[in-house]
Amino acid sequence: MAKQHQASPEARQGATIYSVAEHAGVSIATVSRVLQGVTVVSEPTRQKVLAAVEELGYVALGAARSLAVRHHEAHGLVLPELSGPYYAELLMGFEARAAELAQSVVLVLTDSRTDLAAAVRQLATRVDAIAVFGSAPISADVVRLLRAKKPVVVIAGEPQDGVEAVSAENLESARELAGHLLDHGKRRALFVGDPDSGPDIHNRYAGYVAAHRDRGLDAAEPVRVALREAEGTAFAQRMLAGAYEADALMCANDELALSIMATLQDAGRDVPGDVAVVGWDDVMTARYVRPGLTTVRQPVHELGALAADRLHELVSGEPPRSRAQTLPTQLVVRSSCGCRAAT
Amino acid sequence: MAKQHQASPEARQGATIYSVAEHAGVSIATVSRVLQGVTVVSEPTRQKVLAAVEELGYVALGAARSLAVRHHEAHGLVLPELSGPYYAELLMGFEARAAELAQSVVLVLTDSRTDLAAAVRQLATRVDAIAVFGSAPISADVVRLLRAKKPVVVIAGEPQDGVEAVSAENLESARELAGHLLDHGKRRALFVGDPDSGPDIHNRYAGYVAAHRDRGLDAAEPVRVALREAEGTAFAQRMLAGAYEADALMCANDELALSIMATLQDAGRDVPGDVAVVGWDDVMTARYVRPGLTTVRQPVHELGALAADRLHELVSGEPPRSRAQTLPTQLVVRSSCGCRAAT
DNA sequence: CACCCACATGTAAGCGCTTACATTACCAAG
DNA sequence: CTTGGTAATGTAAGCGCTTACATGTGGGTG
Repeated sequence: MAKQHQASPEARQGATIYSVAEHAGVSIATVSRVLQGVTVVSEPTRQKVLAAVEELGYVALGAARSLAVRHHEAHGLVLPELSGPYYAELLMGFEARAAELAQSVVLVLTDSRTDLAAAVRQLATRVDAIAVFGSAPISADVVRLLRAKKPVVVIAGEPQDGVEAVSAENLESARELAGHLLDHGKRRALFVGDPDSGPDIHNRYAGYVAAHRDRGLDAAEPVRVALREAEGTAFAQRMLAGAYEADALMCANDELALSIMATLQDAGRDVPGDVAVVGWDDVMTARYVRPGLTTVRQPVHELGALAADRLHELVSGEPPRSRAQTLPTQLVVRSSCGCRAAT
Repeated sequence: MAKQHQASPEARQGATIYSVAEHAGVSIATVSRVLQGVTVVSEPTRQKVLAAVEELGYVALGAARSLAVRHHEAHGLVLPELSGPYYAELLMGFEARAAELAQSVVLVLTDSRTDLAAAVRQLATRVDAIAVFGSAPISADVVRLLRAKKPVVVIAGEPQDGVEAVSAENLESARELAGHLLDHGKRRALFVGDPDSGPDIHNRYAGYVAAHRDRGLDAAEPVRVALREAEGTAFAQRMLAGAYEADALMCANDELALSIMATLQDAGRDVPGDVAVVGWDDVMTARYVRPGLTTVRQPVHELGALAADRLHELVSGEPPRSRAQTLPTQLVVRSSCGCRAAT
């Protein structure tokens, strides 16, 4: 076999463990041992090998190692997209933790794909485990992956049979936030956002309903709009045109809240006087607008880290947990709710 | 060799091309051909194979393919971090284009690493080529990678010998923006941000200087602060304390501009009356604050896509371009500069 | 001084794919 | 009925690593 490896070490991508071994006058096993640093190698030999590596500019071929050790040493992460701070922060948390665990991260963004199923299948091919954001439209494929025995964890999604879930708390914080609005005397509070766009939004609406029930009030039906800036603007315009009557808007996320608030203000409405507006996520903009946006901060970074963690443990053979892990969130009161807070 | 592959197909991760072949009653070559879809296979055989794949839940082992075809079919991307829309957008552009080119993307965030050099070396092990953001502190290693013959492109950095560069235009737009400020009659304009934090910032300052020279004015020394929110706040406070006198602030990016503007306004200063503030990047917040922030929009998404593109072509054997490719930027005039624009 | 044991290193068998080349089956032409 | 060509499939040689096992080398012991 060795014959093939005696090709010129100068060739593009040419240095292999064979050329390094030859150059250092040792066997490939020794080179591998030096590079992995797991078995002891005598210091002189070590130095010879390191010198040869340096000299030849040797870069190991990860695929060969993966094949031999039967691990990719990589985690996959499937996210819808990265606009807005939420997913970006999640990714940062995931990447940081994965780095600590010596795992590479392979990223797939679903919004840029035409054939999502193929993309996920392809991803499964090169990672040991996959974290999928809950609202990504791929449940069927996740199941297929499962069958094919790759550990999967769902972030902010519903735990399924054999699929772990990690998420941030939604229901109680939403109940608290909605209660806060009601305690400001608001009686025509509307929930803006589609509860069906994911289990997290679903729970936020559930919290909104619960807060009403707590006070013996009736909760209105949600205004089902997508969680995007443009949709917020459109909704606000419909509201200005008289389509909705409300003295408070509990928006499913900050993006929605901010665009609605801006549109309302531009039309001369007083926020929070005429109508209070609150959001969810605590994006950077939330503290720059006037009035400051009351919202809920999620431990997004930690959520990403947790996902990476769980993936790693599943890969290490730990059994999946049947219950979802939930991280606590935090109500951030500024003044768009009607409070006279500092900001 | 085949002996080893006859292990139970039920085993975790167990299905291999061997078990599929056996199950379908064909050779592994045929399975491979069906899966790659490159050579013709008779329809009945094809169906048998596909059925076996489905039945066994076969997921190919990417590493084995990579080893055989001698390509990782993956691009690496090295970014500082992802807070703020800039890097996130860049990443989205990169990922989208990479997806079109059927390349996976492996992400490395430098801010989360303690040993960057190791991280990059490790990355080189599993991708065909690497795009590095210019300000990432790794020039020495990039060079080493080069020696090891992995194509590298630098994003928003200086082109080096054998390393391609792609970036957005900075100098001319900065000259235009600074000129705009001066044409508003501002005569004590300060550049806030450290020109040494990267070639792009360097060029923005150069444009600022050029605009002054164009009008026969003297440009002030830059106020060297890092491009982060906290630094902006700190600077604004020093300014309020009288450490600086200025009627216009040209900030190196929006994050800086926004935090400065907010701090100044909270202290009762009129923007742009007392002092005009402009930024760079056109982040989402820029259009929500009042006055709307005048800034410069970069084609960040396209920049990411371009990097992915170039990487792919370099991998395909195209020779590196010696000149950097530069994408045009666009001045976005709102009202923080002194204009009475709509927003 | 023979013997046993660490210790350092080498040998070689895979890991699961792709693909060049060989083989087979079948049919048309001579 | 041979011959040659083509289409479909099989055979087997790698791809570059890791690692179990084998081998060699020097001391301590008894």
